[in-house]
Amino acid sequence: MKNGIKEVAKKANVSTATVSRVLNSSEVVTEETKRRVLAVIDELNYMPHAIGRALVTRQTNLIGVILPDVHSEFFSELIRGIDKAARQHNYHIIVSSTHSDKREIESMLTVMQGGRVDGLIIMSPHIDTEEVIKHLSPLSRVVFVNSYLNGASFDSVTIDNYGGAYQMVEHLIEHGHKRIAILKGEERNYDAQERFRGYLDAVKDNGLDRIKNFELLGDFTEESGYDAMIGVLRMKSKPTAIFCSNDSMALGALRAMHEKDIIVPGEIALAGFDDVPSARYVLPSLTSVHVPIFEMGKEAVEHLFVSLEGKNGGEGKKMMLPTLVIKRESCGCTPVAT
Amino acid sequence: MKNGIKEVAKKANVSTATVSRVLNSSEVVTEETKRRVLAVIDELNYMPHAIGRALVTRQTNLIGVILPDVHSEFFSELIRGIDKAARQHNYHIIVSSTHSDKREIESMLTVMQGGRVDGLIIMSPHIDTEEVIKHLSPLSRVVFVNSYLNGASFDSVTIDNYGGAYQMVEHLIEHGHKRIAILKGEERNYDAQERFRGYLDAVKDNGLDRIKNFELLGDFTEESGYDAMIGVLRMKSKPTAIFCSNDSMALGALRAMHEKDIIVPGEIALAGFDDVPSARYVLPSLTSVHVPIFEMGKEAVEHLFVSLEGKNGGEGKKMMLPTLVIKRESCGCTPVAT
DNA sequence: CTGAAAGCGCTAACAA
DNA sequence: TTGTTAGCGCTTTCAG
Repeated sequence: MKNGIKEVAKKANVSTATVSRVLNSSEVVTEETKRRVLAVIDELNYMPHAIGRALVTRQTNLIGVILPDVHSEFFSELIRGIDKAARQHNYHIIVSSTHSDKREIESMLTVMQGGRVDGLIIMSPHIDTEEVIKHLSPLSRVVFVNSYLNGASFDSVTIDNYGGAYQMVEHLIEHGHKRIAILKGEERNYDAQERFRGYLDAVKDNGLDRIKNFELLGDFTEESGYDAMIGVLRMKSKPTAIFCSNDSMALGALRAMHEKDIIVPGEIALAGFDDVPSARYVLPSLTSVHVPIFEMGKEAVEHLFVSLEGKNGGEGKKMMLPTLVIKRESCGCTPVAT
Repeated sequence: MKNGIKEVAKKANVSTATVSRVLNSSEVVTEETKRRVLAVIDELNYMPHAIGRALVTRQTNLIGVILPDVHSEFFSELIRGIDKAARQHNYHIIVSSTHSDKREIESMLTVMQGGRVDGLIIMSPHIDTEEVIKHLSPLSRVVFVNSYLNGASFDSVTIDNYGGAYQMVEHLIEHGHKRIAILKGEERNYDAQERFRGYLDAVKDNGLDRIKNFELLGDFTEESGYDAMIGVLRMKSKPTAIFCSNDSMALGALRAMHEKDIIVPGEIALAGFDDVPSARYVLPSLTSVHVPIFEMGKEAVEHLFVSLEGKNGGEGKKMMLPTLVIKRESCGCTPVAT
């Protein structure tokens, strides 16, 4: 037994147009007919067919989200931020967690086109985004999130990776450290680049020497942090503080130091980036840079809706969300609990 | 300048029907015309309008995913598993991370209906799922994931919470522990219940006394683990081992023990559940139960597609994925690295 | 093998 | 205030 707008119309003795008007709460319908229609809708348990509607209104109430392979905390927070804001506008989200692979992103882009979504939120932290951008010229309803845009004229929301790193390194310097190492992330990763840039400038601006030996390469995993730290501990002249470009690497580094009986922060101080939930529960608790991921997702959606409502021409409004240094035990601010 | 199937048809000197045939790789089209049409499609950069197509085929190639507020690791792994499998079938996913709130889930259900999605994957680990179930009678294309179904006739995929807990507790017993405490999760959470049940049975089956004092209540957060552990450490006669219902609580408990100078596992052994990435990097590394979340997502999708292809009547096929005890330092298996 | 035409379920002019 | 009608972009009989 079918159950469309026609059935409702017939049973309520009105035309489908009127049912439609009731559905879209048009003001012109009589209270009387409206009540009658609503009664039938309720009785038949009718629910408008989203696809039929979308075809004519040219609006799907769906926004697409294309993400690379980010760490779980980032992923879930971002999705939740996006979803929450989207729901507030009565939208749903289609997510695709593609790999960072350029070709995959491109294929997602085309697939998501074709009227499937009203807008797109893309995160593409790998440096080869430029290629991708070309492929989405026709669809101006896009907001980039934490991506390398290289001046391209798209709306974007990012977090202040540079500033967070800068402040954190400066904080380490305030503790008296002069030999500060950094555990970098992958070269082609935008976050990693920015955080490294912040480190570099903080070191320079504070008159410290840049020590190339102290610029270690990692890949944002615990394992790479562990491995890099083992290397550091073999150096004849060690750093007195380590700034890790993310918390995962910091955890790995911490483990390595524990195993080698290095006292943190006594012998070597440590700081991370991201402020993951477990940061405050390891020992010593991890000083880190808090990153407003949820808010970034939320803001991305709000930007998108400005475009969707045509208030702007999508002429590339940029927004940068502040990061915040969270001082705990591993940098030496708080005595280590015991 | 528009760019629909009509434009392609005109430019290729065929009817829209033929273009459609080419698009759907119908066998009947001549090689010659097919090439001509494809050329025009390419030239015009044409991409079929998904909504128009969905309206007639009654198929959206979208599956809805409704999740509660789970921890980030679980969330991202599950989504990735689902997304990966869905992509393989050329589907996309609409995700909604509602609260565990019953009413919210219901509203999501109705919203996702209406032709928007071809099927639904729902996770509803709170015990009041039964109510929810009633509201989705018309839509048989549903697979539940890690949910409390109470015998309801839906397809479902779960992980072996019970078995994992049972084996872990038994492992602790093998280490000689006779006084094993458990940090439970929320009462109404299905995972928490099953893990508790596993604990209880393992204790009983091995002839140990059930000590009600040792059954502590938490809520799966680090904080609750910390707080509960502080309580434990105040007991006059303490347990010699703690089984935490998840790793977050185990991390909190570990921190509490460190602060109070309790040696783990020397004085008190510790085990968690979930095997989050950082489990192997804390000190001592955390013995935990590995949970195949990605696979669960993947399996859920495969089950769904069996239903979608009408091979079964959705008569409630259940699948349970095995969990695996990962032995590390915190239970006493491996000497603590140092 | 190809084309004409009839919709899929809904909304939006335009009339009445 | 309500109904009639013409599509939205595509697929799919049914003829040819």
